[in-house]
Amino acid sequence: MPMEKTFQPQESEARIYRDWVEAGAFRAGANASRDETFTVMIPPPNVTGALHVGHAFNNTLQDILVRWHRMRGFDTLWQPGQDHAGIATQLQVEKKLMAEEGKRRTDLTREEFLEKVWEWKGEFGGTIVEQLKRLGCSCDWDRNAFTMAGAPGDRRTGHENSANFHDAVIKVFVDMYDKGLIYRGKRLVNWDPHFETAISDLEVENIEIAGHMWHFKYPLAGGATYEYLEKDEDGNVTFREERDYISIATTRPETMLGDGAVAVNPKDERYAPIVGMMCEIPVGPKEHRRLIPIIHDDYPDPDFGSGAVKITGAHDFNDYAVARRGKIPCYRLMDTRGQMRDDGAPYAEEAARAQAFAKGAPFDEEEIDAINLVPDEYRGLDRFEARERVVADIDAEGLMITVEDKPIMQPFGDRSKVVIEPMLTDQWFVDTAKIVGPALDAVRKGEVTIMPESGEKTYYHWLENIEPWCISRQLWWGHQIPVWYGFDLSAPDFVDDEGDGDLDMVEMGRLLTDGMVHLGLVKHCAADADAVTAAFRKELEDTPVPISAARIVEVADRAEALHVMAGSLADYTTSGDPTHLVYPIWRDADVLDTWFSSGLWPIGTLGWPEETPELNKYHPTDVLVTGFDILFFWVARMMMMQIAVRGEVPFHTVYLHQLVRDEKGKKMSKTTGNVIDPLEIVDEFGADALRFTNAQMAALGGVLKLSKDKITGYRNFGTKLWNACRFAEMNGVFEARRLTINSAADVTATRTVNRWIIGETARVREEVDAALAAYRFNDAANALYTFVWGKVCDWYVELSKPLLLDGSEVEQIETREVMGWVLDQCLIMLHPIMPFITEELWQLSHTRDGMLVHAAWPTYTASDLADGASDAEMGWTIALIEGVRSARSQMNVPAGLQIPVLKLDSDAAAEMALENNDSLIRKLARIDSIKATDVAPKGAITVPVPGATFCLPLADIIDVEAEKARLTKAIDKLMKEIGGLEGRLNNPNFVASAPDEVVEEARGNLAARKEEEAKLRDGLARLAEIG
RNA sequence: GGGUGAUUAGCUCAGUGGUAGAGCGCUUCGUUCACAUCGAAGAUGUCGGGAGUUCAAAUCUCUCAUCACCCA
Repeated sequence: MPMEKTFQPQESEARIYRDWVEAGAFRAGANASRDETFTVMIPPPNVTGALHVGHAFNNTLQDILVRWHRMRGFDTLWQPGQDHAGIATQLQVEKKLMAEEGKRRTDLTREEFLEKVWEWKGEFGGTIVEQLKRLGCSCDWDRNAFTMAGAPGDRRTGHENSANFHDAVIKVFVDMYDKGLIYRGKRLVNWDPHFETAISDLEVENIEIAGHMWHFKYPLAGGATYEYLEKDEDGNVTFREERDYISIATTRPETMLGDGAVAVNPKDERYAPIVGMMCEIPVGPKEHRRLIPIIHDDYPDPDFGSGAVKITGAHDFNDYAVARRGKIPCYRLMDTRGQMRDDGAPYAEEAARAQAFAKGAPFDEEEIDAINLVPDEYRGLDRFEARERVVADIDAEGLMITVEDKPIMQPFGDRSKVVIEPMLTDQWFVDTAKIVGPALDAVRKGEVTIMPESGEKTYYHWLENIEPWCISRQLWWGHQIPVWYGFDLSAPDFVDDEGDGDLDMVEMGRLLTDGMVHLGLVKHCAADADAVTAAFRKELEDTPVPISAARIVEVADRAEALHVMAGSLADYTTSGDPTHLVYPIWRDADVLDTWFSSGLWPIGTLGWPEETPELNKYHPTDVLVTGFDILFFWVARMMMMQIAVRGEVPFHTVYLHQLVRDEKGKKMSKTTGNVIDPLEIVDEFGADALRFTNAQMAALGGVLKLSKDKITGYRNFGTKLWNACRFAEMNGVFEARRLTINSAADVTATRTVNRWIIGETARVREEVDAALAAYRFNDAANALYTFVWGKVCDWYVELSKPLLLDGSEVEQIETREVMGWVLDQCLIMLHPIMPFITEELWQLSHTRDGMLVHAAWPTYTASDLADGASDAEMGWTIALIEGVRSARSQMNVPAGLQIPVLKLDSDAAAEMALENNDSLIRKLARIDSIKATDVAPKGAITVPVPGATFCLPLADIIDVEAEKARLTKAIDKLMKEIGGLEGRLNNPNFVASAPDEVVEEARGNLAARKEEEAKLRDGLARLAEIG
């Protein structure tokens, strides 16, 4: 059955992909013929995700590498999987719950909600997997992994064979906790008031919005005054004023309530007189105004605003750093929803406590955090409403200096779209400073290469200034932190008066009445409830009888624990039965940041902590292909964690790429409406066109701009290849014997054109391998494009026509065989980039033993297969054909007209080339005869080639002036080149200093240009004869 | 403000010291039996400006300008 005119991706791709999967073509180790492994870990897409152009790009590159290595016989694994995307998934399920049942998450128990999440995962979590398959990704899908695999409630749908990630994550947490690498602490984090959780920097988008900068007066305490001076560069006083205040600028006036100090730069002379004095926060009840110190710190920029900065350590990252340096208390003003706090004692009382600290009373973090400095009238207000009230109140009092309209950068939650609040909260942290060293060294020593190189600089810069990593999230969906809390019964409130190791009823009673609510906490970290119970049991051994024998029970939270313990103690005081005593413990409610689990991706997917055969075989992996934007969030963390946990780097190469943008270089976004859906592209143009475009864009470090024009172009390239095969089919190539050509001895072809294309194929093989080995996907794609279209389709197919159609039987057989071989090589080398069309052509074009996906990648070299004489002869032949075509076209010789050609002179090589390729030249240049002559006819068109001169005797139909102009133009161009070459060669320094081959090349070029110039001048002279 | 990178044909971009390239677009011609998702031919450049190193600079150094991204 004759081939269709074009490849039909819509009807073929699904079938071809199914065949690959059914044959197990993508399984780890499939087609392996050597011991070396090649492993790629997919950057796990979000389980809620849908394929976007970035995924398509990223996975195309991985698939190219994987398919290339698999064809070369490496033991290859491309490990797929998804991450559980805590906040995104929880949001999806919450939306669904609201839409379908009208319920909020909190209307359900945590267990009930998680059941809904697992249900959702089973139903929708496979979306992106199916989309990656449409792209042709050759992942080992049987191994599909999931970062929540093995967690409570896992139904194992979509990740049936995934390693137990939950166990791995918990084990790492416990190990790191035991090693002191993880701690709980109060630090400033990005807080999302909508989701009421900490979020990572990655989930924050800084957007410039129209804002305001308010300038307020903070009056000096006790009505003190000072002389405020401003000076110019020369020290001349330009402004002088007696002031009883310091001017403070802020974009967020509501945070003033939590100010702990005012800071000025030590170099700022204007405020030197008042440093050490106190000033008043101009808001809140007049009689309870708080006073805060004016301090020195390097942070304030004297040239920005007034030069004085209010320090609100609990609500600003810069202020927090200043507060830590200056031991300034950080007062938290808001609750988890971003509303002004409504807890604690009345303002007057709280302000008084704070005032004591400002005057130097000792304090600890917990005490400070308990203080609510929001004045009574602002309590419970939304933060933005509070801002308006604060501004209005200060203005009313006459303490507002001015307000300017100003664009300000504001952080927004990428999913919640609400303003992110820096918030001082209790969170879990990885002490990154302790594990960052080896991750830095691995790159410094070259054990891990980051491409492009600029990525290494960024990596160093970030890791050398690394901050503690906040790993807790206040969510339900995720790995729950394996830490349990209990009351600290060794605390001072819980004393045994007699010291007899026994609690009497009086002591018990005291505990019940006032001791318990103030009890501190102890905590233990362990992989499971049994281990943690044992840890608490050990702790209880030191407490007085009968508490030391209490039964340990797990409860939901601290409140329930209080209740249970109080009940148990009350029971004991009446019954005196010690067996009724219980010691409640409760688990930390937070879950781990999704990145904590994806940080274990390389070993977790391979079965760690078990020493599986896969782990030993495929780890460390080879290449990580990922976006620049997650170098810190993921790559660096994988480095730190794999090294910390297993003592191995996770990969030897990191290939970083940019964001895929639209054709104008803009980020794609739904609001801009410039989003290109890769699946629509696949539907319209086929996966291969998108993949080739991706490869062609992938210059190292390059900006990625995707346009439909480009994709169309590469779809056309596929069609071109298709039609070259169709031509082959029509000429008996499909039925011809398939050659095996690996070495010079295998080249039995005798015709120049066949010998030439074999050498060209070897050249491009080397080029493609070198490009892919250097991760220069664009070079590989361009080399193949130029070869397949420019050499094979434009020249070889055309040049083969005279042989296939009119040649001798020997010539026909030889040409069919060589063409079959060349096309096979094209299919093999294009397969990693364009797997579908090449596999289809592979199956159509010959009876094969196996599929192309497992075909052997060639290893021949140009030095094996190329033949210098054939190359030279074909080069000459092509030059002649082009020369004649160009002359014809420029002289407006009708395209269909067969014309005679005269040979004026020729050397031996040219003579032989002409003889060997006579029929090809005549066909392709539309020549009816080539005859030798001594004297050119007047007015003939001159066509110079190396070693020979031809002319077209067309005096009757050409425009003499046009031919003169053509020759003159060509001569001018040559003269320019000759001038440059002579200039260099006449410079003794050039000849002396430049490498010999460069000098030789220049000499050769000069000779060739001069020869051509002479021929053109002869032609011009002949024209002059006829005027 | 700090960092990183970019500036090459009308457009999008390759090009790590040795004669400036590709694709798209444009102009002219062409439906000869693989392909009009095609073929043939052609036009288009002070390689952002300036200075330096070198026999030789788009490429290395410095500087200025403009732009982009990341971090504050």
